[in-house]
Amino acid sequence: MLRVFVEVARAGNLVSAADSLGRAPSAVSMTLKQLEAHLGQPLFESERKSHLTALGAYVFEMANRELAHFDRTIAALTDFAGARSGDVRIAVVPSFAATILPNLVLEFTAASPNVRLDIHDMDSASIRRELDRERIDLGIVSDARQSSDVRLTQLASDRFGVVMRSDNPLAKRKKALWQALAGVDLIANPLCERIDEPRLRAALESARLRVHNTTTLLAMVRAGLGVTVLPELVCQQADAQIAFRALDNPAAARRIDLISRVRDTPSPATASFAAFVTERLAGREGAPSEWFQLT
Amino acid sequence: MLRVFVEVARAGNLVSAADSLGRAPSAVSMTLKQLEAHLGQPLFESERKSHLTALGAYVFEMANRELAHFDRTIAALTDFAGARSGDVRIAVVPSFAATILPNLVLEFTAASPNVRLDIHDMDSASIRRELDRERIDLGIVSDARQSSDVRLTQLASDRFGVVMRSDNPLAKRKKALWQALAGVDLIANPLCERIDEPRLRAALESARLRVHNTTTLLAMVRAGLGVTVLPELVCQQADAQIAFRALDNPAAARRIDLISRVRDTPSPATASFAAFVTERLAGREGAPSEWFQLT
DNA sequence: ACTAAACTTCAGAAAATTTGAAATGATAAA
DNA sequence: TTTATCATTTCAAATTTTCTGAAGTTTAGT
Repeated sequence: MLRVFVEVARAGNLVSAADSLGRAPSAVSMTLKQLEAHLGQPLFESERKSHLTALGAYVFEMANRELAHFDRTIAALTDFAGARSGDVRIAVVPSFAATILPNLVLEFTAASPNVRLDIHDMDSASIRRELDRERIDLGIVSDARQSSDVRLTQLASDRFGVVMRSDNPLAKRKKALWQALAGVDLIANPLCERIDEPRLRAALESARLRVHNTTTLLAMVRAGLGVTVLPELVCQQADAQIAFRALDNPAAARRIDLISRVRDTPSPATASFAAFVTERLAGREGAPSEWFQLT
Repeated sequence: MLRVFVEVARAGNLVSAADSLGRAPSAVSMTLKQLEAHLGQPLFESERKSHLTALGAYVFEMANRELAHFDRTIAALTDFAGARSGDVRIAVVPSFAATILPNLVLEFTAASPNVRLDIHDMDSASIRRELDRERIDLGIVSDARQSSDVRLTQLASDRFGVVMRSDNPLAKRKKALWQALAGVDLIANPLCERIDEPRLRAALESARLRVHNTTTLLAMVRAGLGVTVLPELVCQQADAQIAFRALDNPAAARRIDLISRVRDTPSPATASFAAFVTERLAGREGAPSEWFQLT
């Protein structure tokens, strides 16, 4: 009704208003009459629909404002529903956040400029906890445990390898051998301790140094205190002084997974980002069955 | 659609929402389905309509805001149309503004607290000009001239009478006689010069003082410089030192008229105030035909 | 697994909107 | 003033939309 009135008032006559509304003039005339009946007062001075009454001018102004407001609201709803706007809260494991994520985010935000991504760095356990508390919508974690209230999608396999200073003799070979670990100073770290491989186990037994923090760990390696075993992504943050050689036969890897709550439907923007990340990374590396299983 | 959705979301189930909407559950179900089809995403987590999806929560918030905004707009429109709100710009001749108008305004604003009255004092000629320029909606003037583009309603007849100091011997009588004007010092003024009565004409001929401003004029009378002839309303602003005695046989009066533009429909609030003033003052004094005609 | 309640689906009914034709009214030209 | 033209309204029929009640599904609770 307001839309019809506004169009007639703008056009100044009923016929061209009817035309641009895609209705017959009689339909427009009737709608207008109905509106006047609701208000109990005429909206136009004469039967020829130029010149508004004082009431008409007031309604014109208010209706214009209202229609614009309404259209903005509907646009916001459809944008949100179509994943063209909205907020996505994501927590990501630092190695992934520093290496693979930036390019993904760059590409995603270019395609969806009105979706806001809220990205936090934290360790896998914290991510899992934040997800349960509904403080984030998505998590990217390593070695997630299957659970009934979490949806889990593998994004990548992150191969373990030996990390050494570039001038180490082992760096001359393209691949590292498990047995080579027996003859070096191995620095233990929590990430590699989950690998169930006898030769690594034995080497870790005799390790004299154990470092938790990755930056410190790499600094130790850089200082020539020994070598360590880490997933590839973790080392990609390091400089040229550090060399990584993948362990093979059998290969070992940790999984990088995207996790979300199964309990509630994600917002369209969240679903869109999840789908984007999954699609972008699916099948980029070998299937998990090829790899050595972690405990 | 939004209204139906909001009601279901608020109620938490479809049946009671349908009840409070006055619709059958099937109608509500279908409308909801339609909205979800428009958005392309579900609004509720499960078929049982508790728990909203992220999209549902967003739509609920936006729809609530939008509906409230819409309802406010519609209320503003119907209030304006029903003369319960709006602005009325009125210009009034000073004597009327100071005497009769205040009580009218008091009563009107009590009944229509959201109508804003914009009242200006000015002389009749200015009022007429302001009305033509659409700077005011209504005017209350004295002795308005009939005109094709002005609607004119008589509000009152304002009787002329002799104005004197209370201790003047003429004040002892209830009425003043035209012939009494011959034997006094008469102060001329523009208002009384429009009266076409021979005895007044003669008295004005021999007047030695002529004063335009009413306040000054009354000060002269108070000082005992003479008497004058004025409409009753003009004197009502004066104190007890001033006495007014109506001239009779024939009586003389000026008309007080409400004027408005015939060209355009007044706003409902303007029409309401005009009707109120007219109704309140209609027939309060003798018909104009009884009175002496002014030139 | 069963029951009861909530919701959906469907076809027909009701309500609303829209249309085209004819009538009315207003404006401009003769 | 009359006439012609164009805009608007009115009206009944047609169309579209919305609603209802009955029957069928699904879900949650026992």
